[in-house]
Formats: sequence, structure tokens, C-alpha cells
Amino acid sequence: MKNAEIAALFDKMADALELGGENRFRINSYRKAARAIGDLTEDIGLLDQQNRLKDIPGVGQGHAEKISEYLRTGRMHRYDEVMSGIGEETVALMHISGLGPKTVAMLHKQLGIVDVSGLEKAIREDRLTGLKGLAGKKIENILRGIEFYKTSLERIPLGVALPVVTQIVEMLRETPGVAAVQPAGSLRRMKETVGDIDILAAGTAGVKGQEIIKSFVNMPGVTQVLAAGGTKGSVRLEEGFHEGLQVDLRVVEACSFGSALQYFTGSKEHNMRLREIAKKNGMKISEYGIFKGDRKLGGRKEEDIYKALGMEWIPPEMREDRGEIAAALQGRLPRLVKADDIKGDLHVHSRWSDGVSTLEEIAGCARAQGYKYCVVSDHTKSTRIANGLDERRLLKQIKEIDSLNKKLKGFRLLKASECDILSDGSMDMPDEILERLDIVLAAIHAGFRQPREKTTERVLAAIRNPYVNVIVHPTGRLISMREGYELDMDRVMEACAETGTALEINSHYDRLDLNDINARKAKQMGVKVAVSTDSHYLEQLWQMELGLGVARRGWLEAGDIINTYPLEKLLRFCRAKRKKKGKKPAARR
DNA sequence: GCCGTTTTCGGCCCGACTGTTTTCAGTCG
Repeated sequence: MKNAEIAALFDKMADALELGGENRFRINSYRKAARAIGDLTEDIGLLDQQNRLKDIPGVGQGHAEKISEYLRTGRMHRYDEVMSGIGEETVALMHISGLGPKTVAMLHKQLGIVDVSGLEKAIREDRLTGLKGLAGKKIENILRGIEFYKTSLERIPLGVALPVVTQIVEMLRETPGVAAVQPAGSLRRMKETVGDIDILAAGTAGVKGQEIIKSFVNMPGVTQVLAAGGTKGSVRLEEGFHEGLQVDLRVVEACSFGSALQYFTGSKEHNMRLREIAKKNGMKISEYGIFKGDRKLGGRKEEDIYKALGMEWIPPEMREDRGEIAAALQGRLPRLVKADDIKGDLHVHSRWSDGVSTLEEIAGCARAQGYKYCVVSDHTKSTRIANGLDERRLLKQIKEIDSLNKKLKGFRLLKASECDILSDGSMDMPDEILERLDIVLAAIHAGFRQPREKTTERVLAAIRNPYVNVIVHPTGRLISMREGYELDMDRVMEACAETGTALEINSHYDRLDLNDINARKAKQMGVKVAVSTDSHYLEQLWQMELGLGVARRGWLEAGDIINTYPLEKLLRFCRAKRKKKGKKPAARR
């Protein structure tokens, strides 16, 4: 799949064009195309073969030709053209906070600066002073930007940012004069990683925004104040919170809290689309409200904005301009799954393998969480490093769970296994043992570097096993650490739909696997999903929240998710596949 | 460079903050 590669090329071309002072709408068309290509679940090569490149939103004749050319020849002459005379490192300078296209272009032209080290040297030699718009403070800011750029290029996993935000929000709630506080931005949209944190606050009557901003930038943990005006404060945090993490606070009047929340939640693409619609209807949206002429139609609540535009309120997780606006206009938004729809966790490890808790502790904690059941799914023997169970130990665990269940009323521990899919596609446990389990999870834990075709066949073999109910962490990716294994997701999902096998959204903050795009694809292909935490200690059970975020970003409803089912229905789902045993699945295409 | 209830040309979101300026440009989200 060349999708990511091509998306990156379009992004780089957009940067280079911006640097060249190109028409901003043209630049935007490259960015839009880059994003749409990055979001594709289909192989862009396949789309090209089927002459469907122009079906991609934002890809017209011109972009389609560039993509085709690249797929055919491995080159894109437009790329070479826009990058001629300018290096990738120079283009990357624009990503330094405080530097934009104008300044980088000027530095390049007047001082011949082409990369970060050249820029640092020029600053040391004081060669920037005297250039138009550059003086003491500005240069100081650029230096700080360079420092930050060098230390932290990566976005932070949602699961790391969320606890930090909770802490800051609590601190703000206790600040005198604060009437309301709410996280916004990509964090509120539950995006898997966040670049910075946006928080919105409203003051009580008579309190000046400046006072709230002042307490915000003076809170403990702040190492650097980037801005401190009357409506906006921006800081970086020290280690302990998360070194270098940027947090922005906006303060608005209560009468604009909803419109500001809508605005600062984004995404940018979603908001741009809304504003287009507003404009067509003679309205205007800003963070202060929605207006027709001088008349304010609303802004106190977020719903006001959507209502004025004739649509339902759209849940934050859906606001990515992926069709949610059309759905809202037609009143066809899905009723997204909610936390209290979840009846149990389908993937938890005990101390029998590499977890730390006993069976009793897991049962107690899951029950306290309000769950009706919980799956104990320890590793199998091939995963030696995790103390995987062999047949004898698994049989022993089954016995223990049976006897424990007799003592539990209104709650059940489910007997299970996170069984390895071996490199030849066979299972790490014989069918006679799997048959004794309530539910069987299957996973790849080794042999990541197999070619796409081989890995796909391996997973398909597991899906065809009549006892396997869920393929867990299906792509094996670790966020910003490891790409997943190569897998033909179309064939995997077809086979899942056909056999009644579910795919997991693994909620561990490093995984979130399936991701949002694949989760939505699963639904479209009629595949059921399991949202589970893969907890190894009980303090991780909260991460269900992260997996639910992914599910909601994938437009999933309770009915799409098997652990919203009551116990009996879940067990029926698992047994149904066994009954199909003997029926040969259709030959692969 | 894309797109079409504005339809093959003329649009394409909007405002705040900073640091520089002497009325505003650049950057950011």
C-alpha cells in the first residue's frame, strides 16, 4: 500500500508551495488530498487500477494524474518541480513554532539558511537582527521553538494526555471566578494522539478573563508562558505532567460558551465545512456565536450552532468531515455506543500469565465497574516471555474459574484464552481444549515481518477455526512505535463477516487497534467488534474509555459491539460459529 | 487545484495574539 507514502508527498508539496507563496487555495487542495488519501481504507493502487482515483474527495484530474504517475513510475514530476531549489529540511523549518512560510522564505533568500543547524548558527552570529519584522523577542521565540522542535516531534498518546487534562481541569474548577471548564480540541474528539491540549473556560459574571488566564499561567508545572492575553493563555508543562506538552486555555463569556466549545473542538475540516454551509445560508459562525446579519441566533449551547444550520448535534468524536455533516442534515446520525452500554471486558490477563491480579481480584473489580461478566484471557505457551499457559495449566485454570463462578451471583468470569496464531496459521492450543472455553481470542505475537500474503493467510486460517471468536489487536501496530504487520484487511473482514468472527478494538493506549478508520470499515462490512482493554493490572480497566472513543470515531452503535450484549446473547454469538462447523467457507477470491 | 442547490467560472472560514509597526503582517488554531 502506497497510501501513506503518497499522502506524505502531497503534504510536502503543500509545504513547499506555501513557502513559494503559492495561491493558498491551491495549497489547500494539496492538503485536502493528502488527508483524504491518508484516510483511505482501500489500497490506492487498486483505486488507480479501477480508474477510481477521482472518487477520492479533493482529488480531481490533476491530482489523479500525479498519483497514477507515481504508482506507475515511482516518480512524480510535479513533486520534483516544486521541490527544485529547495530541500526537504528547509521546508521542515516551517514546522518550528514561531516560524511560518514568509519568515522561512525570507531567511532562505536573504541569509541562505536551509536547515535547523544553519538557522541556529545565524542566530548565534546575530545575523537575523535587522531583517524585516525580526527583532529581540521574536528571535528569542524562534530559539525556543527550535529547542522544542528538536526534543519533541511526536504527538502524545491520548491515554497519556487524558489524565493530565483531568488534573488541570480540576485545578481550574477550583480557581475563583471560573463558572465552567471543558476540554476541547482533538482530545475531546478522542483522537488517538494529541498535539496539544485545548481547554475552554467561562468566568462568572464580572470576572475578567485576564484574571483566570493569570492563575492558569501561574499554576504549578508551567515552565514557559507562550501567550497570556485577555482571552487566551498558552503554556508548556514540565516533566511529571509531560515535558514540553503545550496547553492552551481560552476564556469566553457564558453566552458564547457553546459556540466557543464547538469552535475549539474542531476539527478544522469539520468547522470549515460548517462555515461554508452557514455562509451559503446567509449566516456566519465564529467562536462568539452563530449570526444572521447583526442578529445572534445562538451560542450559549453547542446545540445552538447545529440547530441553526438545520442539523442534529454531532458528537465530537465524529467531527472529522467524514460524512457526518451530510448525515446530520438528513437526520441519519448513528446513535453512538456509550460507556454504560458495555456489559463486560472481553480481554483481561491474570497472574496465571503476565498479569498481576488473581481471578478473584479481577472478578471483584470488574463487578465494581458495573460489568456483568469479564473474560480471563491469558496467553498460551508459545508466548513464553509472558508465561503463556500450556494445555495442563489452562485446564487447571478452567476448573478454578468454574468453582469461583459458583460463588459469584449476578456476575460471571468467562473462560477464555488469548491463543497464539502460530507462524503457519495453526492455533497454539488443540481444538479439544478450545472447545471447553466460553470464548476464544486469537492473536499474532511473533513473526511480524512475514510478507503481507503470508500474514493474511495466517489470520484467515485463524478466522476459519470454528472456535476462534475474536481476532485481537488485529494489525499489531503500536502508536508511534511500530507499524502493524502487513495485512489485507478487505479479505480479513470478508472472512470475519462470513464466519461470524469479531475483530477487537484493543483499548490499550499504545495500541488502539483496530483504529477508527478500520472500525468504521468493519461496520460497513458487517463485522462485529469487541471493545476490550487487554488489562494486565486492574488500574488499566479505565482504558475502556479510550477504546470506546475509537468505536465512536468509527461511528459504531451498541449493536455493533458484542460486549454490549447481555451474557446469554454473547455466549450464543460464540456458540453460533461452532455450529457452522463442517460448512466449508467459500473459496477465497 | 477542486468543485458545483453559486454548476464550467469564481469562489474557496474566521478571529486572536504577538511583536513589530506607526497602521499591520505573520503565525496559529
